[in-house]
Amino acid sequence: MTLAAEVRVPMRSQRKASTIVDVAAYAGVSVPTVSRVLTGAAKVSDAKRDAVRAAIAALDFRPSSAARVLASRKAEVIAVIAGDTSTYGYAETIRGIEESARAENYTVMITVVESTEDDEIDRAIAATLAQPLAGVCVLKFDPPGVAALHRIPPSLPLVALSGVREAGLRQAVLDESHAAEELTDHLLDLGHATVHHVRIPPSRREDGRTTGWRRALKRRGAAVPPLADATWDPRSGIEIGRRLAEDPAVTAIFCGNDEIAMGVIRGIVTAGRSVPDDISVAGFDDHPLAALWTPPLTTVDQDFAGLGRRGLQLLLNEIAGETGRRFSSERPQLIVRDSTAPPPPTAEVRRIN
Amino acid sequence: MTLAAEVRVPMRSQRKASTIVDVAAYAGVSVPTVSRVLTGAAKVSDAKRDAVRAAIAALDFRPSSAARVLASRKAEVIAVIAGDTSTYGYAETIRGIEESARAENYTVMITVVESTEDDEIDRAIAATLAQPLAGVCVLKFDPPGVAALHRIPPSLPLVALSGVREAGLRQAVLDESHAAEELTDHLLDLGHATVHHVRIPPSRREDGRTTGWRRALKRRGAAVPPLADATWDPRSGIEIGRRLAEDPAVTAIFCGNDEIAMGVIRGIVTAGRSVPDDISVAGFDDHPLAALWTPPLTTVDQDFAGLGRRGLQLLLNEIAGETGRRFSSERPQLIVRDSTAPPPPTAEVRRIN
DNA sequence: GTGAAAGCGCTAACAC
DNA sequence: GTGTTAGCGCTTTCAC
Repeated sequence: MTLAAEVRVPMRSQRKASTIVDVAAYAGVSVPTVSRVLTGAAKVSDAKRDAVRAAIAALDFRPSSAARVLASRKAEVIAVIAGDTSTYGYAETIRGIEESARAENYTVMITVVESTEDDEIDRAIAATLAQPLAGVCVLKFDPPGVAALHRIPPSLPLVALSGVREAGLRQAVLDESHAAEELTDHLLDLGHATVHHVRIPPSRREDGRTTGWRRALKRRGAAVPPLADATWDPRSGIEIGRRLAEDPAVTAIFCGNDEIAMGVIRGIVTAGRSVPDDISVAGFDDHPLAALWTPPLTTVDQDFAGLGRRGLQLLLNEIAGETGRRFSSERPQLIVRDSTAPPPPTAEVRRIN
Repeated sequence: MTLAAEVRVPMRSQRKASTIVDVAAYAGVSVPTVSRVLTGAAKVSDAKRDAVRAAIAALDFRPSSAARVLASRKAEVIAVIAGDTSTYGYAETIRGIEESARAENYTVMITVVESTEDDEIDRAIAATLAQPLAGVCVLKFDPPGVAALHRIPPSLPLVALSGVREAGLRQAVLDESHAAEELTDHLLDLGHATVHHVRIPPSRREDGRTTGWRRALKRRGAAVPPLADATWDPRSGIEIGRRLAEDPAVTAIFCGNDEIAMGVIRGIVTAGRSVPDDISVAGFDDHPLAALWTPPLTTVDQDFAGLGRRGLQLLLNEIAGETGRRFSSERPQLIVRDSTAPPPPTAEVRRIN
């Protein structure tokens, strides 16, 4: 293997690339005939097809896609615009998009937008939009994503992926608010007087997770405690957990995602209290490490890769000019593990008083 | 926001994209002049430049990169070939690549290879290689990555990113073997008779992490216990941890990455033993959750994003035809937390016997 | 500084 | 089936 690499490297960037003209000459056919065997657009006699194939192999010919795209006015690239690429939900969604794009012979191009300023967004996506694109997927999980959505030229097929529905847009979503409601109900059913909520950075005024939580609380007539705001960094949960652990009224906490929940639990444990004996904590997303956590996390399974796949399908529909569905929603699944339990007796007594 | 989307959508796919000819006509200049303000290749009078800019804005003109690439024979897309995109190390590396590519006005294209079969690899990367590429980054972390490396046409600028050095290749690496050696030494220094190793799927015959571990053990005259093999799924560590916990001779375990370490710890705890009181466990990578784990994980900080940045820089050098460095290495940093401690007294006694 | 002319490497439309 | 003829939308000489 090492040897092969050593042999190979000196050859790099050497031989001038051959063109379709060279291939045609070598095979003794016309240029369009070569093009025909390349694209399979029209029938070619067996003899000529074989000659062309041989010429292609002999000359190590690889067609220039620039020329190809220019001449055929057909692109096979899907651009993905996202505010992040390495956090679990983002990475999984992108994986889903890439996976199904590859199956359909599309290639995926990734661009990260970090700002919500139009100028900066335009600069970030300019190089991408200059490509001959078949369509664009925007991950509308966060403010930069939302902002980017409105900078995509109307001439491009577009699909938005996110947890919150937005009217008039081709969109694939995860029905987070209902799942959050179900999770909050689970905590309430356990006997907790109310459920505190640690929010992830919201993409709009209010997230689906927060909305569902609030809805469940109101429906059940429970008090709606003040929100705590975390960042995307799991460590931001530690301080919040420590603070909440000091308040004896807090017996149940619903965190906007599993990483934050892990930070919050860490903070609670650091403060000398126990999960779930003193305080129940639930997350959201079913991060791959959620089941391994101590204690294993009660959470909601979000199929991000599936979200990506569904979104790409919607986009492909639009590209194909089909009038099919413009919207695809899926209900995440509640997963009850060990981090949630009934409130401690002392808390029950306190509640009764 | 919702309103804006509703207004916007009906306009989608309408207006035909304008070309450089339209811009030239609108601005009252020649086509080459428009090209000059686009590329900045030659001086243009202020008046004409402003007129062209105004025309570009008015017509919402975005140059076709296909035509641009074809005419200039210069590409601005970097392809990244990887065996995975969502696992921590991969995602972070890709983030580093994307980040610095964007800073240099390159766009990043991602392709996942899942097989080590030449045919399947060729099929997976065909769509990508058909694009007009400036260069290719291969994440050589795993067997598919290694295999893909040898399917990239020699005419393309190439850089490999990985933990293991390979001669003759333009490459950015993390010096994992020395870091692994340091980590093993740390465990030995704590008083453990030897250190067990749970290996991640190796990209070649032997990984840098495994090599460093073995080297430290031999240098210190410690026994080299049999390897345990984990998969990339953290859950694969659970069973391994449970099994290792049953062997009283096991007092220290070095796991190939943090996720596996988390699984192994879970298995040990499930088996009723304690970390680090009974058994010390160390990971590798400094995963964002490693510090939050119970107990916080001793590990090695790997700067994956930095690896991506360094790799891209190397690639850019090659694209620019510079004869600069072909190799970039960085030493990861040992981070001692609470999951490693001296062996329990019983084990010491056992060792003395 | 600026424009006219000539391609870049391919596919599409049309004959034969 | 196959070749001939025209572009695709830009950048690049090369005059002026």
